[in-house]
Amino acid sequence: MYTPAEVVEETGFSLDTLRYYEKIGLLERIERNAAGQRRFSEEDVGWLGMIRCLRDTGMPIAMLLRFAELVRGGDRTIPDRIRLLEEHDRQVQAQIANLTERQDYIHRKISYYRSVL
Amino acid sequence: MYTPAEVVEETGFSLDTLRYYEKIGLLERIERNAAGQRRFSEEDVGWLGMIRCLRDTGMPIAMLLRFAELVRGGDRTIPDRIRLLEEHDRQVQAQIANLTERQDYIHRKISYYRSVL
DNA sequence: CGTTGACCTGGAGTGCGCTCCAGGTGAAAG
DNA sequence: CTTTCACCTGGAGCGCACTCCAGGTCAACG
Repeated sequence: MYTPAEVVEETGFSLDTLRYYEKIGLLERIERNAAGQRRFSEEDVGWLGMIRCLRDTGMPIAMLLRFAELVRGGDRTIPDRIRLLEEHDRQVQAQIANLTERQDYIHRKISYYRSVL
Repeated sequence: MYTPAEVVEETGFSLDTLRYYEKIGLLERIERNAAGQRRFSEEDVGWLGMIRCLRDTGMPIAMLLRFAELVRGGDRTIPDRIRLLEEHDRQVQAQIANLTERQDYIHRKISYYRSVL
């Protein structure tokens, strides 16, 4: 069991963000101690790692919510999860391709600037 | 000289975005015809291409404004422009590296899901 | 036991980057 | 000439993803 502060440390999400994610249903109702304070399970932290990965690759919250529902839906949703991740993977691939192309333009611009110095 | 509609077509920015960019000073006061309608020069369109590139690689508007000021500052600002673009290039590189790493995680997740089917 | 500090809730506020709207003027096609 | 359409302005509104705040409750350390 992890305290909120530990999870903040571990995942890099702010405490407010963790609460927000719980509020919108991205995290399932987190366990509480007697005083009502959150205690995150190993599994919660793992799921937050997945969220971190998908958010950092630009997946919108709305799609994460769909993914979360699939995960809650049990093993029979695994084909759908694969489809969702593959779709996202294509997005990521496109982002990388786009960045690489644009970077080329930037490099050419820098070269040009160097050439006129 | 390009009409607003032509520039929209050419650059992919919406008309509202073009007006917004002019308002905040990212585009210098665009020329007008007798009726007060914008007529964009070749140079404006070229500059919009640069903006497209930098925006699409995640440069915030605030940094674009700094870059725009340098461009207006004339040739003596070229070393500063190079520095700014190099800094941005590092950001882009970091984004690509990050995406590539995260993509790996996604691939492993997909493989895992496939393995339990 | 007291004090400090982590944590709680509901709800308002923020920053970014547009996007939309109302109400109007001039351009351009038939 | 008329009608339609592109364009104009200033300003309000929006969507996303948080982030902050007030006002409070418990925990944990010395």
